[in-house]
Amino acid sequence: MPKLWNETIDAHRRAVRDAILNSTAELAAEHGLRSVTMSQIAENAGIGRATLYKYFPDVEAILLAWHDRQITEHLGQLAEVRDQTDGAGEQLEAVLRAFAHISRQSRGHHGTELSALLHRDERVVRAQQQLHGMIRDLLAEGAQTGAFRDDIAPDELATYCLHALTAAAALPSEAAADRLVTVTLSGLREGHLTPDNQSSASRQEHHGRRVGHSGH
Amino acid sequence: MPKLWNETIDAHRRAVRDAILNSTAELAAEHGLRSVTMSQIAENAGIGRATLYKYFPDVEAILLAWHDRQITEHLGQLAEVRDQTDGAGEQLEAVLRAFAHISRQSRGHHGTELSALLHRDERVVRAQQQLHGMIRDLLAEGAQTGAFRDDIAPDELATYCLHALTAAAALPSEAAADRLVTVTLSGLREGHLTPDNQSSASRQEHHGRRVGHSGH
DNA sequence: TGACATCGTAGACATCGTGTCTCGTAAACT
DNA sequence: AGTTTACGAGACACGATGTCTACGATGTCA
Repeated sequence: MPKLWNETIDAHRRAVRDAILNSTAELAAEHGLRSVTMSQIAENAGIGRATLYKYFPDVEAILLAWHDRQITEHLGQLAEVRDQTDGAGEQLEAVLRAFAHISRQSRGHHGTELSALLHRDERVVRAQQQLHGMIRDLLAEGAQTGAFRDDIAPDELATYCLHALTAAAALPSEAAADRLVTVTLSGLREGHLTPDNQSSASRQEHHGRRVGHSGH
Repeated sequence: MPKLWNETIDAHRRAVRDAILNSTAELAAEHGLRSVTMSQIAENAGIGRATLYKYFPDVEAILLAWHDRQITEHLGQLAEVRDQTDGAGEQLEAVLRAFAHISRQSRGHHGTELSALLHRDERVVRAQQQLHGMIRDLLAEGAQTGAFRDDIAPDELATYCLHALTAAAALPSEAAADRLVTVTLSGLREGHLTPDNQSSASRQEHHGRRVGHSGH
């Protein structure tokens, strides 16, 4: 396993870096954040301990780098989803739905909150603001066309959206996550039940009242 | 400072225990979770290191105990708020509003998410379920009287509520937190704009459209 | 009041993770 | 082929850990 020399030398470094990040995430998920150690990471990644120090100065930095990778990845996915849709309202719904599903898949590490507490880093804040900005802009645009409420600043509504949808991580099924998006979108339309808003929320699969799991 | 001997011996132990928890929370908030050490805690709490080991086996346990204390405290406050109100709809709104304000005050440690990642402990899950259960029951009761939507299980709606309101921690003002509660409640009433629902959400202070801060 | 249990403290101890360094080896670049 | 770059192993001092002992101070009970 220690032999993962690939093509160019630069590609190799990236491969090792990724292996480090993956190993760290694995260990953190397995034994908790506080117990992750440089020695463990090195061993798990199949590299020497001294080598590890040539990539990262400490565990903190590795966790930050891992978080950065997650955020960048997700931001790219969400931007792609947005650009493949037309109309602010539709775009927002598509993005929020994608975000909910990402939150669900990322059960456990809670991308944001994690490093925010781990060590409030400026980069983390800025990364989160990118996502926040994307949602905010869509909300502002949608408010002008009447798709969303305009009695509350898009800024605050974006915060509401992102937090509400992290609930997806605690939900048991994809269908439940979809319903969560519906509920969240409801909060964005108070007093704006326009005739054509059946396009999104109401086009849900029809369930005979009271769906979803009741126990944990 | 090392002399905090009070009344009975049992009261003393509780005082020391609290001092330990407070010191730990302080250190964690200051230098991040991973850097908190038993030595630091002992010094900060004004007790000997060996003494600390007679209260808690490791940092992990202290953080868990601290989390337990927070949850219990907040649960009590919320139950009190609930019992001082009448009617499921009003009760829910009161509890959610209180929860939003607690979340705001607890900026930083994110009661739940914290230990959930720190080390997923069964006690943490159960504590959170108590709060979840309180909200769920109020939602179920309110759904019967028509105050809330009944097309989605109260269980899922409760998850939505709790996550959405943690957004309060990121909001800049109490007024913004109030608006957040309004938006969140909107999500619970989709398709249920009964004639008398002006009692809660609509009795907000009247702001001339577009309120709240736009920058962070 | 005196005997005793309990608590806190300081110090010692082996163990482990850390961060840094050197040296020898092997692969990639030019 | 010669140079650059990366890796691994071992060594090192240092700090944190978890445990233990001995000793002083305090609360409890006869």
